[in-house]
Amino acid sequence: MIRESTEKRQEQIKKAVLNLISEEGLHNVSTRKLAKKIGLTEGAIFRHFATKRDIIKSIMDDVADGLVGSLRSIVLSPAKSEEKLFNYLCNNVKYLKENKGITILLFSEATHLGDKELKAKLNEILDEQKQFIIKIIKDGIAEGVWSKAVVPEDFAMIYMGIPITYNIEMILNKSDLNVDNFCKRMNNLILKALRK
Amino acid sequence: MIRESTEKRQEQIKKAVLNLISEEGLHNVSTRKLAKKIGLTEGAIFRHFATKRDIIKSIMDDVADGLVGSLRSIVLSPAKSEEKLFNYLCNNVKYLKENKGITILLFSEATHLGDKELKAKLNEILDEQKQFIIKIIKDGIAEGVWSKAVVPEDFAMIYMGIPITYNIEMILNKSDLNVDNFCKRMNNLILKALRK
DNA sequence: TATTTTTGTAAGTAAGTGCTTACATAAATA
DNA sequence: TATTTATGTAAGCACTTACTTACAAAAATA
Repeated sequence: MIRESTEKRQEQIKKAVLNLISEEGLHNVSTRKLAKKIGLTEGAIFRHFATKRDIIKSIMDDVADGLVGSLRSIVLSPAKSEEKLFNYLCNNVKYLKENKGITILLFSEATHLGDKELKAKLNEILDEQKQFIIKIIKDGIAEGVWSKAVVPEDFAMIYMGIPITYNIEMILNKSDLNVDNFCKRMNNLILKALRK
Repeated sequence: MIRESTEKRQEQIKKAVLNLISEEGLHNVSTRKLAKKIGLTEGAIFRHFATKRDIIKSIMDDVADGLVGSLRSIVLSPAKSEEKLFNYLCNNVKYLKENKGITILLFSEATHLGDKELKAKLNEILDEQKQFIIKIIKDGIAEGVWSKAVVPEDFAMIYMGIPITYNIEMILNKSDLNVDNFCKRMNNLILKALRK
């Protein structure tokens, strides 16, 4: 009977959620299977999280801190606009690759429309990302790098779809797409839409 | 006690699945709630479909016939490449708008990785769509309308993300995006990436 | 009209769900 | 060392799940 701190167990539990999703699908994420995967009893799970929903919420908070945080630092970096746009995409895609289960989890929970708090949290995460992209584009246009005819909001929408598309390809594991190669190709194409 | 044909009941059941998803979320789609929604008992549901999985599969078949079929006819139409591309996008987006629950259902079921048949079916649907787009682009390049520098496969990937992005915006009902307006804006932007 | 077929109900099943309770014991603290 | 606190277990709670069974009755067919 090995005992660990609540902090450590919480990390284990959240990791197990994402692993279970990407390995066996969302419908296999039950507190029972979660406990088994870690090597604990169900009671122990509820020692470290009050409810299952709290586990999901905590994972969402991690995304907001981890992914959104690193994207923010890219936006605020002193790099050129073109470079920022590329780094942003790569960073986003890499995060989704390293945290396979996250997309499914986020959108599935969002469709539990009853839970307005989780839905608001997801909205916040997506909206912040969109605003980052809009800022990069606006800066680029102001610097004279990109065409004034581009509507930053529209571009942001298309851009946001790229990591999601990548994720879908991954889920259906058609091919284990190389991240760097994927980013380069997508970036190369999308840059053309910004040309003067 | 009103009696209806199996055909009619099957349609009702499938419609109820999509309605339940878009109104109350995927986790509310149980055979019990399905029956209640239609005004039947659970036993009656299983009179018309052998298993719940069969309901999902039948919906997927409908998508393959309905959406993919109409997209095919656009690709094979005698219109100009630019026009085809626009019609394709609009058609796709409209279908998702009119069948709100479908995206969630498809991808959620795809994550039930155990079910290889359903996963294969989804793969087939997505792959066929992608091939359609690739064909439109290749034709356009061959006709000399678009740049030879464009990689059709890469363009198809970005393009496929647009309807999905639209759907996500809808699910999170940020705003009830006008379809025609949305299509025009997205098409306008994406066309720039194809310019010579 | 008599019989068969189709569509329905009511009441169950076993298995799974999130979560709780009563109790044990390792580790930290006094 | 004695006591408290944190982390664990085993068993069971009420409820939901997909699905079944035994039976009724409407509709189609003979």
